[in-house]
Amino acid sequence: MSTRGRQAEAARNDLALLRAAHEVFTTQGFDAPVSAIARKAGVGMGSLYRRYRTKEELLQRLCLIAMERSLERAEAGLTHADPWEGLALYVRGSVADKSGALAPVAGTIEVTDEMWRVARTAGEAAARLVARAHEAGVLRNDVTRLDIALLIEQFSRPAPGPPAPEHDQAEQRLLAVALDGLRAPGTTGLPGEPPSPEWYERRWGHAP
Amino acid sequence: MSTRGRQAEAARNDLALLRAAHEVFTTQGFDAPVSAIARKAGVGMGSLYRRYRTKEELLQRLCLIAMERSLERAEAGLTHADPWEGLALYVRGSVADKSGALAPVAGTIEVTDEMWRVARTAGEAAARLVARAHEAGVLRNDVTRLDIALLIEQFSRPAPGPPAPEHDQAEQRLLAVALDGLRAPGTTGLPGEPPSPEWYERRWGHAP
DNA sequence: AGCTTAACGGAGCGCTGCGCTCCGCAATAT
DNA sequence: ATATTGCGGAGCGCAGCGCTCCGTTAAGCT
Repeated sequence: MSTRGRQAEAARNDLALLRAAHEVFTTQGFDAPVSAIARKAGVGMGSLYRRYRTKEELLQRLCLIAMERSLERAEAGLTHADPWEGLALYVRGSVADKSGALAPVAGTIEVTDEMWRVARTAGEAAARLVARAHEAGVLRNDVTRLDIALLIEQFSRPAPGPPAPEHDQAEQRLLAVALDGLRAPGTTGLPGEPPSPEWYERRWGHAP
Repeated sequence: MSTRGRQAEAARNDLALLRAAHEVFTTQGFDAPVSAIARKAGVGMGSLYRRYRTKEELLQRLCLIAMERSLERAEAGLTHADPWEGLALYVRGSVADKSGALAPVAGTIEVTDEMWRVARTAGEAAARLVARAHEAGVLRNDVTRLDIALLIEQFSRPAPGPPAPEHDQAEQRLLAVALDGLRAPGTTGLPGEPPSPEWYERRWGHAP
């Protein structure tokens, strides 16, 4: 052991569990068995269920962390001097840590007040990032912040079949294509109406 | 009844079953219950299992039909005078009938010889479509036919949550963005290596 | 009209695989 | 030496699946 004591082990277990849960849920989907998380974390079922009384509680904690990380990414993007690079970094980063993969949990788990708060804050930061790109004229103007959010979600979806490095590589190429498509002047216009905020939020369960 | 006789009903049932199976599998995934298909088709379990001895057999039939349709779409695209419009029509059409949604069946069902044959033919037609666009200079040259195939697959993935028309609309906007990205000169170059044919085919099970 | 027969719908069987509990054991603290 | 804490994992109860089987219905035949 790197550090002595049971408390230290407990702390390490907790981190390993969150890491494992993130990987398992984002690669296998939400109905992945809890035992798979325990196994990947190198931890027994007993230890898992002592920290999280239920699978839902674990998912809620995981969602919250993912949202906080997304918020950090958006703020980091705003820090960047170049509005386009700031946005691109945010999108690529969000896809890299599969931010959107936990969104379809909608209706499956109860959304806590804290989750709503962080989601709201993260959404606003992303909106500022998108607005800045729009004002700088580096992002096609017929695209909204929800289009960006759905793009991230789309590229965060768990891959079918066994995990393969080739898949991630292929996905990054497609993401690069999509990002190039976002830069285009876009005078052609996108089809249909932009996604409505009401629909977007309703997918997560009912408003607070 | 529109036509009399048991044979007529059987034929109608067969069509309804295939339609229902396509919709259920593409929107819910492959482990959707067989009973959901029977219900959507307005048919009892008995009738379903008289035509298809097993769920796998139904899936095989469905895959084959999807591949044949994809082949038709590719040939229709080649017929089109404008190389770009031909390709775009193929991509949009394939996404519309969720051609790629059945690909992740890989490893789940046994791939028949006939399926391999049709898949090969459809792949070749798509390759011609892509090559023509490349030669005409309307498709960025750092993109391969497998990138296109994976793009279609990506946009064919079943949507999370309950089916909503808004989702399809939002997806079409993202697809339009991606298509614009495909037209760009692309001198920037895509990241990583293009997907290898070996990996792509291996996902379907072992070669014939 | 009566009889035969084929196709129908759907209840339910057997089983797999899940979330979660419980308990014997090992490692620490006193 | 004893008490206590946290550990791993076997197994319980159950939900939901693929598939079968059978009573019922209705078309075809004479």
